[in-house]
Amino acid sequence: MGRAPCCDKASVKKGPWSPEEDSTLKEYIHKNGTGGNWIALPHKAGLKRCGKSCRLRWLNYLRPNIKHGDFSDDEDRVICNLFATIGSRWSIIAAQLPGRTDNDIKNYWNTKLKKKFMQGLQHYTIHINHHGSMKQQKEQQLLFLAASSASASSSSEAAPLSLQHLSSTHDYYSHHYSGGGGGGSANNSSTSLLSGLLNGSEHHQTMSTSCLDSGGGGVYFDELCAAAATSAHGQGLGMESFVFGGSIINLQEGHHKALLLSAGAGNQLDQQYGAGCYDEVKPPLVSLTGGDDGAGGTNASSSFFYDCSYSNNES
DNA sequence: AATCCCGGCAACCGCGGATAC
DNA sequence: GGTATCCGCGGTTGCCGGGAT
Repeated sequence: MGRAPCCDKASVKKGPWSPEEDSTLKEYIHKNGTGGNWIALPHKAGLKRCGKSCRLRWLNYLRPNIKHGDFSDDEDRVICNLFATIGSRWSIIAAQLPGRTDNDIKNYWNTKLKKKFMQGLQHYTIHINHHGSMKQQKEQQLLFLAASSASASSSSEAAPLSLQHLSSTHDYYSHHYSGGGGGGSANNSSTSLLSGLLNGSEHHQTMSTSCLDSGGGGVYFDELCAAAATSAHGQGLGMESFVFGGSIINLQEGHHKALLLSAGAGNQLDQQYGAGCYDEVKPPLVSLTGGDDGAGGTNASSSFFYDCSYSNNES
């Protein structure tokens, strides 16, 4: 049995809302609230609209405290950071930006911020040195994915993107993203998008984001990476697992992923490894070159994600 | 001046989860 | 426990306005 339609499609109006409809809806909700039933609302309010349409109009446009207009750099950063972490969970991202709607953020990302974000990636490279079966070390230059605006600036306003928050929602993310199956699901996080961009294909792995650290120098790994980590916290972090848990999993496939967050005071990237100095450590080796963070360290107010994905192009 | 193209954005659609019965 | 209904979300569509040709 199919789902009953929420309204009579033939008798409801579609398309842009008129000012009259807006004021009717606004007045009705101000007087009566939504009544917890959007389906019934348009009839009660005297609108020839679908309940879903009313809800959308209210939430995205008419309700109080909606913020329209340009996004600030800080908002950019929050969006980039969260997108790199959780992907296109617009409602969650919107929850971090008071006054912004998920639709707004989604549109903004798709039309502007994504480009900005990708431009920022050009500023980063990773050098990967492989050992193991390959005796010769090979250096591969890779894109290092980072939030451009985030890396370009720091501001105390970044604080709301707290690691605490991300930690507290860890269960949610894990629940939704673990075991996702790399099958090209539209819901896969930025990982699939970015790896696709990098590799020119849809090939990607499961990215199960796991929060291991809620303190300064937070690090987010995929879970297998976590299992191999000697410590979730910066100083004791196992190099291999820190660098690319994904590489442990998939080294033979030459396709790896990791999600790193260097944040807060005490950036282990810098403290533990220094800028671009991993050569004394066993493979897989990674050096970060360029970029604000790998070279210069972070401070308490510049938290951002590196969501990195790379291919092993050994031939 | 007319047409085309493209980006931005509002709105729609369909699905999955939650809830009520 | 099963079914119907509602809600909310994310992806997509299509309109509109501005810039380019």
